[in-house]
Amino acid sequence: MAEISIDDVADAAGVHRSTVSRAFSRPSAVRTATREHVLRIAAELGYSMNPLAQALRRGSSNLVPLIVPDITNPFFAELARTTTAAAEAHGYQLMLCITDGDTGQTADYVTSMHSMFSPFGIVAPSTRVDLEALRRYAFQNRVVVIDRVEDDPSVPTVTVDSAHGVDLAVDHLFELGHRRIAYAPGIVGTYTAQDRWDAYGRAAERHGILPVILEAAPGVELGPGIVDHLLSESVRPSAIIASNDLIAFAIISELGTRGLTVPGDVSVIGFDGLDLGAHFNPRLTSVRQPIADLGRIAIELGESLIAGAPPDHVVLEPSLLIRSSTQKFAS
Amino acid sequence: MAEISIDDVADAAGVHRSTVSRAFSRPSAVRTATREHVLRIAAELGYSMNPLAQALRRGSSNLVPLIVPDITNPFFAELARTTTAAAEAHGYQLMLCITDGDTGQTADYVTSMHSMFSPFGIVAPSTRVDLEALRRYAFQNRVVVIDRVEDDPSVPTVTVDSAHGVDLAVDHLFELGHRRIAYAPGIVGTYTAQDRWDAYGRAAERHGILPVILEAAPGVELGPGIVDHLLSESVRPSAIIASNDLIAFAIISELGTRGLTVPGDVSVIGFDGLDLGAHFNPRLTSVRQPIADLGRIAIELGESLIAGAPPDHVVLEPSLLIRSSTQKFAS
DNA sequence: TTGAAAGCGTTACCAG
DNA sequence: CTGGTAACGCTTTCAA
Repeated sequence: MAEISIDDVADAAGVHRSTVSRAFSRPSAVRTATREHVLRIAAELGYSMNPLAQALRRGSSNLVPLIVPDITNPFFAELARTTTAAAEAHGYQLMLCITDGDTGQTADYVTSMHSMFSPFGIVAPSTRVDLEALRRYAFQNRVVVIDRVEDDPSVPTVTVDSAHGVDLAVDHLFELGHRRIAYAPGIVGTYTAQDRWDAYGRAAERHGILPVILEAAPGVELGPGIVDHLLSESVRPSAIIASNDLIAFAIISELGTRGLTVPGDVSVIGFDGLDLGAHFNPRLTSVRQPIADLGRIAIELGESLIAGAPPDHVVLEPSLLIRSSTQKFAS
Repeated sequence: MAEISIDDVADAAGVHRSTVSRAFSRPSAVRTATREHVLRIAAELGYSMNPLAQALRRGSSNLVPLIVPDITNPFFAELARTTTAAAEAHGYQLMLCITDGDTGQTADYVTSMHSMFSPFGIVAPSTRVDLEALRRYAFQNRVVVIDRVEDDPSVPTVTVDSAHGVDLAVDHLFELGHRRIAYAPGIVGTYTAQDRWDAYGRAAERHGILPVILEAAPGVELGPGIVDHLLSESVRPSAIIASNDLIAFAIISELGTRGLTVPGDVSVIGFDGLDLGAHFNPRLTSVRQPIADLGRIAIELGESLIAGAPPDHVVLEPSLLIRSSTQKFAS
């Protein structure tokens, strides 16, 4: 049951430690015959290198942390899935870290990066994340930020053009004849949320329609709160843009309990384009984020970061996923 | 930018490495004055122990892998969240590993446990997981299995009494007057799925009703497939028990596109009791699994495993979450 | 191409 | 209670 170490393999193969090490880590530096012999013995013994010892000695590992606030949100779950796949394809082992929206935790994870000898880390935005702290603690600034507008050009980012996404949504509803189009920001605090909000304002202005912001009263659940607000409007909006799919679900569900149907009475459009939305009732129209690209590019940005390239800022385009929760405005 | 090591602290504090080490790891073994001095210096230098080096030397770490097939399934997402919390409360750092249902990956993660010097690991069932392999590779069998009936009594398990859950569902529907109650197994292959299926058969027999199994034709999507099957029944069932919430969502959505309403035309009950179901339309009635308990107990089982206690097999009871997707049968 | 030796950051044992 | 020393499993000079 004792673990086999590099020395066991060396002994069994009749070579020195260093040769075994090279056979694995720099195969070209060892004679073919020796290498094959060593590798065969190693396989027989069921040996594989210990990544921790390796990391310790080399001063670098292949452990890449992905720090997300809430894995329970399908957006982040999907992000985790695709990023894991991308990481593996590049030879990294992704470590998923869940902060539950706690800025302190985020900072902890970032600081622990260097003790894990991580080559770089990926942070997806927490609502309240304090980027100043993040940067201060960041290991050599080797952090890639996902889906978060960044002021500091020194940290590489991949984001989705939220403003364009909102435009897509507003245009879609406008073309359907809606003129009273409300926006439900949900939980605010992230930069993207602010972005979307701003973009909504501009889009409303551009179309010459009155902006209506649907916020839940403090302390009340999002779904009911937003719908309360909606019903309190003197002229009830005929369409709502939710700042993400989960909020759209909550709104539609609450609308249902108040006897309002979607899209009959109100059109609702989400933001994220989750697969789940296709199984919602009605099937949710949504602004789709290219989540897989987000993950893949984050990994690529990390790689160029360690290669010493200047930090990039990639902006991805969202697209409109028209399903069944929006329809023509019928007065 | 050079990393501070234990020696830097030792030098700065005018003591030896070993004293610093003890100040952190076995505080009682060092004089109070010395300890406080060392700790203060360490804090000033922003020093903290390197967990990798620690693990290497000690031969054990606090890294606990949680191996799940699909983080995109809210059940596993929720499990990950609660298990992370439980792990942290016990001083462990959870490493979330996503296998995408790949048995090979599962085995890889389990084997890599010992190179991470993990005290134990937690595996949530993959559909096709080959437990024989798992056990062979398992590091000293220090693996806890979640929500999976296990034949081998040597591996500790926490499971939910699926059979009882199904009984709850069938009883509920029966009491509502339904006599033709179908079961949609969804993707089969897990032990729990089999368990639920069997329990459905027994419950049907107990109530003297005819079992109807709604399977999707091979190659067709689950929702449409199941509904196709439903509609092909000569006497259409008035209620469906889905083997999990996601499948229930898909069924309800598909029912809607075929012009059938839930619960008006068909009552549907899910299995998992996800929060998401509360925001579905209609709000999903479901058999609730105590997910947080699952995670917490998995950690506890791991701890008793390393304490050398005999492997336990904890069975948790599900409960019925009555929401709005089921109603009285009206012929 | 291979071997020898030193060292990554820590801990455990043994002296004092 | 504290210091010294060896060791965890590996990599990387440097010689041979």
